[in-house]
Amino acid sequence: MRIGELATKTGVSVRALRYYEEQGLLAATRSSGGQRHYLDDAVDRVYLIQMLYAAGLSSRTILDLLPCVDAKVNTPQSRAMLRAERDRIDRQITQLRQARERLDEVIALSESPANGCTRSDTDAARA
Amino acid sequence: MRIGELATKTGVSVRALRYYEEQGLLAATRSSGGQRHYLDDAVDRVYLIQMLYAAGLSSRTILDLLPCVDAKVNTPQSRAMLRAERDRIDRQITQLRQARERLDEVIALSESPANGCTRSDTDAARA
DNA sequence: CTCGCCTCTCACGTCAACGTCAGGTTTTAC
DNA sequence: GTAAAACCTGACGTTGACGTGAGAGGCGAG
Repeated sequence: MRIGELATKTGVSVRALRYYEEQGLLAATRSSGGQRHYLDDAVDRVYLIQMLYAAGLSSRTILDLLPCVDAKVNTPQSRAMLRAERDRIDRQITQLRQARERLDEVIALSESPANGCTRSDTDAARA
Repeated sequence: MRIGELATKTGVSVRALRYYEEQGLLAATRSSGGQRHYLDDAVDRVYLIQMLYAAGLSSRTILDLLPCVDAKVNTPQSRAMLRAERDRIDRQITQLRQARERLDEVIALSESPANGCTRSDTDAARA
């Protein structure tokens, strides 16, 4: 498939796909006219890349991790890297949970009837 | 206290503190010579700001939320905003957990004895 | 009073992951 | 064969949360 189709299938922009290739994250063959062609599994690869981006990893880190995910590389170093990133994500989740708890406290306070919240207020906000 | 002390106490740079003030997140009184002075509770305020930044909120969103946290504002709109941000954090946590699971799978594979991992490899990586 | 450190206000630099526009080529549909 | 749609390669723009000087002024110790 060509880049436009991959873009619509994955919901990622054409520009982003070209950027992924530039970063070495996504390979493509070229037609005689120079257009990129992708295999079907490129869709999953793009999803994976997006997932890792969403987890706060940088292009560089993803580039380092992908060979491990592809199971092409399996060294003590690569496993250490994998664990390091997993731990980083764990710490980030912990931070997010703390922020969430803090927000929940504020929400509980602001919604407690003792604090000026009327039934109609709540209902209006829900609408 | 002055800005340098607040910076060392919170671990945040002086530049960042000035930026927070510029964004309306952190108030300070001024000495006759124009220097910023902070009360002790500014430390907690900075921690809170940092927590919300870490949760992926923008300066603008934090600016909107702080009056709610201070319980100075309590409208249906403000409560809706609080819930919206909490839900956004929840979704982000979910995404992070998915990424973490994915990484865990890869780690499990790379560490399975069937995949070329020897005991010494693991021990070396742990050191 | 002066030395040294802290602080002040501009104001430009940075970095990542793209967005966007320009100008030209390839592919597809008819 | 031709027009439209999709694609190509640069290359500059964007955004947020600061970093990093430059040059000038404030402030406590001796």
